[in-house]
Amino acid sequence: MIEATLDGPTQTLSDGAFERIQAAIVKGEIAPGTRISEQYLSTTFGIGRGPLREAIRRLEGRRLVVRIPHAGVRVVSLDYAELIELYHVREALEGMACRLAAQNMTEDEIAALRDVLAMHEQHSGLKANKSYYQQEGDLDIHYLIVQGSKNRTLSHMLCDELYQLVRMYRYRFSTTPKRPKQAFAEHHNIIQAIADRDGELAEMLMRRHISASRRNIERRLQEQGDAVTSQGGTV
Amino acid sequence: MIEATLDGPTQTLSDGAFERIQAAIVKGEIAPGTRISEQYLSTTFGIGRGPLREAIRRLEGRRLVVRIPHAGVRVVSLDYAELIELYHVREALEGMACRLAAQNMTEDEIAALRDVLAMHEQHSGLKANKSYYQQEGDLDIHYLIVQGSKNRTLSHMLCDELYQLVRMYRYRFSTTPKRPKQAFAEHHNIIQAIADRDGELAEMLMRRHISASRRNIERRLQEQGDAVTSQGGTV
DNA sequence: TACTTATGGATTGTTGACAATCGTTGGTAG
DNA sequence: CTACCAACGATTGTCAACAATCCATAAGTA
Repeated sequence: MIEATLDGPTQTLSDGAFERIQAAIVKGEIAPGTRISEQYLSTTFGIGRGPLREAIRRLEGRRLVVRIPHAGVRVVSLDYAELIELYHVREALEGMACRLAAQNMTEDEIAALRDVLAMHEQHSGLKANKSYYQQEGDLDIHYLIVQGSKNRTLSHMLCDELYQLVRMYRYRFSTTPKRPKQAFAEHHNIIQAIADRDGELAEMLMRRHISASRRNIERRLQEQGDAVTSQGGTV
Repeated sequence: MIEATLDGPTQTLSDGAFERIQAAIVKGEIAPGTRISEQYLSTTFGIGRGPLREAIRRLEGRRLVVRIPHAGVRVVSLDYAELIELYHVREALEGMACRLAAQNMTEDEIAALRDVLAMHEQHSGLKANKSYYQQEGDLDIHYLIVQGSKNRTLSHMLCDELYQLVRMYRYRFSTTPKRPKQAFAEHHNIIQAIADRDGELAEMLMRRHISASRRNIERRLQEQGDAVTSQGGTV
């Protein structure tokens, strides 16, 4: 299930394991709620338990795994409420990021932002509903904006911590009918506000954008039951 | 410098060391920028390097230490810009916390909030300018509000991650003349807005409160030079 | 004198073995 | 048949020794 390749010039075994496991969790290769034994990971990666445990402690810090002393660690499993919580935090953080981006992005960076949006428009035109809003590509714009805020603390909290959790549960709420087109329009307006250096407006638009996204998920989850989590086995 | 007592029924040595070192850093017992050797901590605490390294990896995740592979870890040392960054993030996060608190706090919790404020008023009356705004006590109100948001993700990011860094650098900008009285009034209005269940207003007031606090620091740092950091020795 | 290059020391990275703890299974008494 | 208790197995927590890496010092050469 997990490839055993700690590829390339990975600084230290612990760092390599950290990245590898994180990727596996975020991609869903290890289902939420599954218990992961040190033995298993140790033999899978072919490294000792020492570096492995260090990696796990870092994952614990990022809330990707939950640890119970003397009883092992499980991949985190968010319930409905916690998933919604994530979007409230995103709203606050990305709103601020947008405000700062309008203030701090260079013209070149804004141009790059427009390019990505145009690319998404084409891509979205081809595949209609699907794949634009949910796939890696979607977050690209958000990534660029956060990066443009020039606030490293903000970038870390968003890109390194929050987005991982968001991605974990992203694939489950694929496309609601016309949300992609909507989202595209919203992205367009946000970028325009940034280009106009109107931080206040940019923040407001971004907050509405994410708020809409949240309500969208709330609606869908209300319909199709509650089962967000899949408490599960051991690996 | 660091007491060697890992007190009480601490679940695991690693957890104990984590808390102990974190406290030492936040309190300033270990100056920012100092390099900390595993050997030193290991003998100081009387624990092996294994659990110690796990603790360090967690501290790394919280950005309290910075690690360079094969070269050791240093206590983080924020420069001027990064310190300001912290306050921008606080503004966004605590603003949202306030909005949610107005929505989710119970009447009892709001009453408790008022009690703390009243207590601060007395205390502030006695010692005039000093000690109210900078000491532990100040953050109490913020803590309670964040807690009242009932958003665990938010609480974690604020209380467990951000506040530690804020506290590290808090003592340096002791009291500016009449800021405490100002801060007290702001706290009062914020709590009133929460009691009125006016989330929008509560958020705005909190954002202005933190924004004012930030500008206050900016002003003082502009005056008294730039030296926020004290790149330093080894322990 | 200035620059490069070995070499020694110290520190971090990693491993495998040992100890402590927990969950479970099997047995026994009520 | 159920409930409680004890011993076993498995997994996590911890330690001490070994290997790899970096930094500083000092020697050697242009």
